[in-house]
Amino acid sequence: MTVPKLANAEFAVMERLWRKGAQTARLLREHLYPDAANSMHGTIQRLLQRLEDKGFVHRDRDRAAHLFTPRISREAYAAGRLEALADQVTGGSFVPMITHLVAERRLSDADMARLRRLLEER
Amino acid sequence: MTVPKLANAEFAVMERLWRKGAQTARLLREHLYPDAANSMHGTIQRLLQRLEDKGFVHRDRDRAAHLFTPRISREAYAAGRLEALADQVTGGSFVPMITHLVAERRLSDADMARLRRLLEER
DNA sequence: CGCATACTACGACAAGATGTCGTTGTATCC
DNA sequence: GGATACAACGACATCTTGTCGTAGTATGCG
Repeated sequence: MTVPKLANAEFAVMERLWRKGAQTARLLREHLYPDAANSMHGTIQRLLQRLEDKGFVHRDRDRAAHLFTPRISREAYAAGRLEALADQVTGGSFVPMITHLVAERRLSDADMARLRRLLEER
Repeated sequence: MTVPKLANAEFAVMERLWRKGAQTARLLREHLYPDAANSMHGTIQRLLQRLEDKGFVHRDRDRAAHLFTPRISREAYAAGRLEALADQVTGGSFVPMITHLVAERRLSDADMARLRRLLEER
């Protein structure tokens, strides 16, 4: 699995990092656990540690309070998970599932138009 | 979550049902656990029960040995999971992740061509 | 009928992942 | 130098998942 799956709490952290860019553990905690029990500091630290281990965030140790930056973009994560899904379910091809989405009209006209343009470009 | 995620062993069962159509628990066991400890009967039963609960299979009780049929196609599952992924990560749109795949050249020429045709058709 | 065989139903449990919390050590600031 | 904030990490409760055992029920065959 090239891009590992993010667990819920981990995803919430990444979500924040994707929106805001670099953040300290404190800033993350204040947003994710607004009614902050102080213990949540440890929780955030743990989550960030695991995210670092999995290669999802970069830890900048220059300052006392480390700065965490996403190492993988939201789009890259989404694309990576989509690849993993395709590998497991449809033998690596995206066509069957997109076909199904189109047939079931789950794709908005706007999305269809954008995809058409995207594919024609090259 | 419209289409729940399949756990590994559950997926293996669905995989078999997708390939072979209706199957009894016994047939499934013989294929999935060829070096069959007899206890695996219970395992399969449990998995099938959970799959039935989640709505993935239909159980035909007409015969003594129930017949299990997939209630959702492989493509529908793939598409459903893709939707769930898009909902979580990219606000419901598929464009950003496909864009990323194209930019990173993760889409084969053949797939690109097929998608182009698919989108032009309507 | 009465037993053996095969199957279903389901509780229970071990292992692993995940979210949370407490403790200890270290840096920073006044 | 003591208070404050933070990093590091072990520990644990919970949930999911895969497995297994047992008990009940249907079926077939003498």
